[in-house]
Amino acid sequence: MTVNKPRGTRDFLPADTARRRYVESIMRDVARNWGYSEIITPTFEHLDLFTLKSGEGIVGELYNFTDKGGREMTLRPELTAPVMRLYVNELQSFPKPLKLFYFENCFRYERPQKGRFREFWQFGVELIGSGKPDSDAEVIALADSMLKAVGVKGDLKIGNLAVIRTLLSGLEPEIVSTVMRLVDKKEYAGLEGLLEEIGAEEQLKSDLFHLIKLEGRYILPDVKEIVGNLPELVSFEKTLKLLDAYGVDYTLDFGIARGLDYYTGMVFEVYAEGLGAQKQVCGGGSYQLIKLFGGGDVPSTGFGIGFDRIMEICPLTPPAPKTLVMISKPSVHLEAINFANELRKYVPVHIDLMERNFKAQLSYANTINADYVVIVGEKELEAGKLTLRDMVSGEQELLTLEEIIEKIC
RNA sequence: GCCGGGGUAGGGUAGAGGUUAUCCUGUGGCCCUGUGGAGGCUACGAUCCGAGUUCAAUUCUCGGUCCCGGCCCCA
Repeated sequence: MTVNKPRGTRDFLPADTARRRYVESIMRDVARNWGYSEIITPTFEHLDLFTLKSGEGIVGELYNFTDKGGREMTLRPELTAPVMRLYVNELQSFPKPLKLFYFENCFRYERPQKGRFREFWQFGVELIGSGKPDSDAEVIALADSMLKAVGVKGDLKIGNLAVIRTLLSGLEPEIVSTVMRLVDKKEYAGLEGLLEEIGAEEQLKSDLFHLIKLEGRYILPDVKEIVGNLPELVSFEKTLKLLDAYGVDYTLDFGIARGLDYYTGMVFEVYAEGLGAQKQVCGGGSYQLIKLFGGGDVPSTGFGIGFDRIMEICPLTPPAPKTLVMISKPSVHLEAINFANELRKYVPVHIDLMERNFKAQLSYANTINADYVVIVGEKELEAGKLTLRDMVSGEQELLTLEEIIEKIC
């Protein structure tokens, strides 16, 4: 009997893995160069951590389980809550702002489709301790810079929830979240119907539709006309000026709702083409979550990047290291191992493990597309040298080990 | 949870209610014990699972499962 991998999981073959590791390393480098430090949190957490943040409703989407001590646990479905928990547990008295990033796998019990798996990888950044325009701008600029670094082009949309929240402040909380959902999905017909149903004022209706249909880079004056010059808009405007300084290209969209209630002000999303229905590659904003987990009233800003979606559209290929195959006669196999050890300080070296004859070893080097073959034989050993064969040109020459290292490195 | 399309060797495929299920590729070995890519020989290797219809099912029907895409959801 054969056992298959669980639904929604993937095996990554050597070429896939090399590519993922390569792109991953670029993203890590960008984050580090912006002064962010990587952290690792547990693969599973107490179930409460996530129900606290997202409500009991998410349990249906979790890989949760009861452990042998009767504790309710779950594989992590995301990393913002774990990072907040870590902050509250360990980092509250560290100097602010705290700039953290993570790159881990997450698990959700959902129906797989294009760009959506049950085990998936998330890259993310959390900037904790500052609610200033500069930190909002930096986080957006970092996301933008990171996507550019891996060759992903997308539409960056920035909004601010204060605007629509102000507009809807007279409505019941449940109505507000339904309205926000419809706005986020741009279901204008459904929105119209709902507003009709609840008997919303004409002014509200026209303001709301006016607001969510505004599009583009310079719509702030129109927004101010609708909701007035809110204090949030003053600092939002600063954020946008900073983004111009960073050279970030964006459009404003005050219809972004980002699903959850804990986002307080600035929110942003990045969409890329070529991904089917799941085309959001990045989402983030500023939020107040720490209090929820027992910490103080600390403002934070962060974003998450769906790494698997990035890999779908990322055009980069990792540089291939030169590979070398050591070929020997049985009589000098032990010497060959010695030379291989030396060469392995510089390049990847393969050596025969199947007791193949000379010709088959060479043929193997050819099938794995080796760049070079180093031949160890009696003739070579007598001369105190080795034969280096260039598998592309077919040329070969008798060289010392040092000369070979010189030549191929 | 719902909807649509699929499932034949490791990868790609052909076929067909019937006895030994194609072909390409791959991998191992040999031709060939110091020189690869070609060629020849050889070995390995598949009808997703279960039930039903039938003398006979890989083929038809139903159910399951898995894959792909979409809905819901998207922290």
